[in-house]
Amino acid sequence: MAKNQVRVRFAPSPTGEMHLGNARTLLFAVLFARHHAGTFILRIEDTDQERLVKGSVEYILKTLEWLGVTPDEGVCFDSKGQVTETGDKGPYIQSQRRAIYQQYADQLLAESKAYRCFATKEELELMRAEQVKAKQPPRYDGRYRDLDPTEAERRAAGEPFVIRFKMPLQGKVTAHDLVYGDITSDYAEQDDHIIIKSDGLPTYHFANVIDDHLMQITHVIRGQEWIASWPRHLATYAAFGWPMPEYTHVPLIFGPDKAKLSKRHGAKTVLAYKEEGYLPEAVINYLVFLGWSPKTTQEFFLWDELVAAFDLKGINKANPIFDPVKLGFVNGVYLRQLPAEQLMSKAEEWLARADWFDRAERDYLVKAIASVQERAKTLAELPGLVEFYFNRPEPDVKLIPFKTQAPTETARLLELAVVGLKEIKEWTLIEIEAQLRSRIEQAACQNGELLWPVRAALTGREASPGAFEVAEVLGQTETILRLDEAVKQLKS
RNA sequence: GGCCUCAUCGUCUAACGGUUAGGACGGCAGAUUUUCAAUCUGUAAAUCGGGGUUCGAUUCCCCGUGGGGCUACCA
Repeated sequence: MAKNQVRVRFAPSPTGEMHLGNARTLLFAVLFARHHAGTFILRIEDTDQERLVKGSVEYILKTLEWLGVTPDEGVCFDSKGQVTETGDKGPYIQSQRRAIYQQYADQLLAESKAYRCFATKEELELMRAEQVKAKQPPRYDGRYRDLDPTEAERRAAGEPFVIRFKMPLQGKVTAHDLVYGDITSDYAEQDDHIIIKSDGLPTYHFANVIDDHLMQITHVIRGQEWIASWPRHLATYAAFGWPMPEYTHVPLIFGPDKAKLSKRHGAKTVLAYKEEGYLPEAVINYLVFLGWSPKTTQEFFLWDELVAAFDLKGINKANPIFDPVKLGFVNGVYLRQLPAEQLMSKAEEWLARADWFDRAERDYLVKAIASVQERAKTLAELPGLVEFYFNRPEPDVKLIPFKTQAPTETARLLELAVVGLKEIKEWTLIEIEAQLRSRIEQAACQNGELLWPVRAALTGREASPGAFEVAEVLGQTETILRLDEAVKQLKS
């Protein structure tokens, strides 16, 4: 492996959700790695045992899979779809790295760069309550910072404790962010945060730094919510004397109410969009433009084009708002581009749930889908759009007459249409249209007077593809049969 | 409250300090048309406010305002 190889990780917590915001961060990380022919690593940050949701790792992996992202290293699926790991810097699941964190915490303890704290949660809550009451910012007051280490060690044998990082008491740090530029913070603003919890597991602030270092991460791409705790991470690198990776904080995606996108904005997990019939290419194409711009007017990108075009410099600072309407538009564009055959196989999952699916003949289904293709915004809408091709509609005498047309007049025109359609030798779109148009001429009526009833009788719908097109797909026999039945109903 | 941070049409965004502030979604109007779409054309719509710097600020600086993030033994 080349020395300056780019190594980027995506490090979600297995809390059961993988929403669009996560996916966008993931995309930026993967795109960056691919652009630089680097390594993309998936690490699982499960240090919070309480928030752990069973099956989350599989869920995360399934989301990645749907998006077409395969980790080069770290947690992944094996050929049988079981969760496994690849790479020589593992384990890649933090709960399995306990001993590693402990070792580094011990080092800091020995160097007096960290210390044990015996304050209970209740004690700390009380402390904060008093601070707030006194109009002070709530923060750990360092009450165990100067406890004698031997005394601390003695108490540690019989008492629960946490390990806290000794933040510098004064001084400022300035660090460079590839998106936000230089950010300066004051160490005095930071309290001594916990690095090892009383359950022996590390907090994010500690585990993240240790792992990024050990896994030789070169570029950290993460959500903007981490900027505030960045000084802690910087101080940790400094305490160990480790080189720092490049940092890129990316803006957060907001919901319509301008708050961080979350569950309460609706079904926002990535896989929920899969269920609703969105194509991963469309979701990616939409998502990547949330907070990033290629600086050109190109709007639709193939994955490889995205990889080629992606540049961290194109990332914006402001937080974008998620717009489901535009996502729908993008998905529609992708759907329309697909050959009908492919559209059908992609929609199979939804189609198969329809009551008529088992008796649907393949070629017929393809033609039916082709006729409604440009009307669909999601795959899930497809079965509903083609349903009338398979289930013969009950003639609706309210719907079939054109505007205020009298039913008897409608019946007369439909009969005329049937006469014409029966004469057709070769059932093609051109023949059908020619035949019906000549009947319109014969009846000396407006197009709509004849064509609306035909279409309505054939489809039973307010909205559908055009009369000629529907007739063509239905075939001569079925078309005439449906028209005859409509006539019968109109006359009764 | 404290710290950090952000700010161009309703939304996503573009604009070496010099543009009639551009594009896309959505809106509206029109064309097409048997309906709904799709498509095409046109149109309304923005530099948060106030000070500077400058011959000239969307762009640089300061203040204000507004939004957001963090302020946990969560990430």
